[in-house]
Amino acid sequence: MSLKHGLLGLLDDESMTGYDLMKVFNHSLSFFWSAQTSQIYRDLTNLEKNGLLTSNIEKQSGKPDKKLYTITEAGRNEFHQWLNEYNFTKPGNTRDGMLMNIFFGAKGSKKKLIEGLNQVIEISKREMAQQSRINKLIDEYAQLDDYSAKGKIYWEITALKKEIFTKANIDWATRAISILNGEDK
Amino acid sequence: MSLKHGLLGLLDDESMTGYDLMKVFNHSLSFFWSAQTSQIYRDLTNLEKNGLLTSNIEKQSGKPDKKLYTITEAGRNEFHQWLNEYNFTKPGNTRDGMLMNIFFGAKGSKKKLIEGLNQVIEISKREMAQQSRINKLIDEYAQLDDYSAKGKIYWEITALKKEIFTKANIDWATRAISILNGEDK
DNA sequence: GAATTCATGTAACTTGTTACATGATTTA
DNA sequence: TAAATCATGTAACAAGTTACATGAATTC
Repeated sequence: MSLKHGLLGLLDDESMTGYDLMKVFNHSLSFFWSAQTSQIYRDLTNLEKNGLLTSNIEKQSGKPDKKLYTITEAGRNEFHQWLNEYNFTKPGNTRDGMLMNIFFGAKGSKKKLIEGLNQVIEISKREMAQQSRINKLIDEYAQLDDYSAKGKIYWEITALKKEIFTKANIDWATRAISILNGEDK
Repeated sequence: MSLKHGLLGLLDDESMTGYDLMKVFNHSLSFFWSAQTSQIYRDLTNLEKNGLLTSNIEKQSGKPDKKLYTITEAGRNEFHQWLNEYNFTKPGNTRDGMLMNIFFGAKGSKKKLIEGLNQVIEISKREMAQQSRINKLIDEYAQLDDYSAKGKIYWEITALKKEIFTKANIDWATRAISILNGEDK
């Protein structure tokens, strides 16, 4: 499972609190992985229980105490095993609620469906507009240190997938609308 | 949630057993929704408990008894509400284990990653080759009756998404490999 | 004065996965 | 004679969602 390995991977670079990790997930990684705080805190607790992390509490004045998590040797081993033995061939998440809905389209309203697809296009175009900002961020981040410089191409590849798939989504929704309007071919 | 609504939608046309429904999911709908038998049987039990389905048992000689599920009026209402009020704007499943892995690529083996991406390309190309067969099936199915004829364009749209996204996957993996090989621009 | 940020979670629930169990019939 | 198909599930677990709770500090 990937959330736990994501947490380990981030903690491999520096110790962080659950709150820090939540911010990384919800700001930087959100386009390929989302996670609620409740899940992150629970998984951190379990990872510590299993000896993959340790924690120690830092007192702060005025603010709540911080619980800093640090990866253990066992945690690094687990992470690297996942990293190197990841199976690219097994089919991923095949669950698309929108397609489930469209599959039954003949039982519903064509007008509403076209509206929905137009919303999809709008949202996707807004996402496309963000893309150059993301690439700029990656460039900036890559100048921080040596590891980040190495990471750059990998982050570019993840960002590229988002870009290509967002574009594909626009193409699909556009063609879907013209099929529904009987304009296709 | 979509599995339950998928079950209701299928049962809207004809009464079926859990086994029948499982086959539909694992043969026809598997490219946008997968489901284990254990989950299907559990959900059917819950749907019946909530009055959205009823069941009656048909004795068979030699074979195990059949438990035929039939949709109720409440079930049809629930289904149609989901069908018409589906929210196209809320972001779907943003969980891509492969991207999680690649995000940490600098910590791993570039050679293995390229191998993995080549496997992705291979699998996707095999899927592309299946596409014309799927479209033929849709054509055939559309000639069965009036409802199926109406359904045709909706099924085409779902199949089209698979086609476009599989192609996008090949594009992405190909470009990712050339980025990793330092051949990109 | 209101909203956001910082920082921690707990509880209850739903959804999805893995492994197991039964047993006859048909097909290769 | 071995494997696949028909047909039913149960049990235990892992992962994800929703709602709630606390309380000071900072920013608008």
